[in-house]
Amino acid sequence: DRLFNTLVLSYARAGLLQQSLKTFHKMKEFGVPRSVFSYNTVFSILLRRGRTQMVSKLYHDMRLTDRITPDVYTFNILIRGFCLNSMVDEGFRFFKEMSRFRCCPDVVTYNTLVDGLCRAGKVRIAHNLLKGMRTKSPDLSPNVVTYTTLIRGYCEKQLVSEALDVFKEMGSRGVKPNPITYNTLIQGLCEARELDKIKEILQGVHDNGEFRPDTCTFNTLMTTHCNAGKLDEAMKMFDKMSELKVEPDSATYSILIRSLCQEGNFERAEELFDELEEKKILRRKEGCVPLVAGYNPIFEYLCAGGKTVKAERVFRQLLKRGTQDPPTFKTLILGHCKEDTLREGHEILVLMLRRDFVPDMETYDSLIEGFLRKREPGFAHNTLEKMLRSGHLPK
RNA sequence: CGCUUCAUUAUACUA
Repeated sequence: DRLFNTLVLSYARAGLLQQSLKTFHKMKEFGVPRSVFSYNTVFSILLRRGRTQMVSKLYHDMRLTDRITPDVYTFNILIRGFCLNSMVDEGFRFFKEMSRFRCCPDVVTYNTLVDGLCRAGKVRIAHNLLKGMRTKSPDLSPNVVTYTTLIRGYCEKQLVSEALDVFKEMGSRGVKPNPITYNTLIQGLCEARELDKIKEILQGVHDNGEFRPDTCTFNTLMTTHCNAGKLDEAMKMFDKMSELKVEPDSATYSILIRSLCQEGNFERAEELFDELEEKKILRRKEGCVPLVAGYNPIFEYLCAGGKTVKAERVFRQLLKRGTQDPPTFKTLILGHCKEDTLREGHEILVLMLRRDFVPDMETYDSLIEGFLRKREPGFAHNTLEKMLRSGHLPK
């Protein structure tokens, strides 16, 4: 059971959803009964991809076919999943259903609901829910996550002073803010253009050593500067990071590279891109999960300028850990076509198909035309067949 | 008991 769960999860994390589901369905064939764990795992995977209808179906299978009793985890996963897919009411339905299974909501349950309400823009209701938590039981007292969630809720509604009130309130109730709380607040203040307030707060916590700006803090501030067209300020912050020995991560580089590309400073962008590869930033486990799409501008520049090989090196690093983005595959494939390195392009096509992405007509056309031009009818034919399987009709 | 669940920063899509 455990082996299967790990497998199911790893496939999903690698972006191979079909493989992951296949594994889940094969459990029975191997004589391994599905457990709450396996259902929970698969629910969480599907909901992350927005497959709510499939989850509802499986939930029935779970109860009626396999006769498995859901646990708190199950409900937390379901509530979160439906809330995130803008079905907050459905989330509350599951919340009410918990009692039928003698299942007690925990802090995570409430936090999830608070989050769902905030994302739906119902901050006041969320705030009331938080107040209600205190009266229920000591185990259900709002914790740092609850408060941070609410702070973000207020910030998103541009209600900065309410956010600051919540921040003060948590302090007075003895809940210590953590780095995420500070970063949330800073993000909110950035959006409200209250940069002075940020300085004030950072100064205050710096003096008593409660919070040191981390990678995320810098990324937030650099993004704000970039969006305000102050790339030079952002670059200064980047220098300051190394001064303070705060490690940059993938987000740091994609922010700067992107802005440099937008300004047309491709040389500097490429330098940072090289640094990204040299420092093996993308191989590190710590830091954020790299976002492939964040590098699209530089990929486009490189692939248009005969440097597809360099782009592909980084792209392959990103494939291992990053979240996937179909258009990036296309950029690389077209780059290879342009450089007549068609087999490499074809390899990327295969990678794409393995991830269930559907290449578009233009992608197929360029490859097939390229193969014909280079007198490789075998490959051309092979690619054509893939195209038909993708549901494209040849012109 | 372990594997599954909650809050912060970077992309595009969508609006």
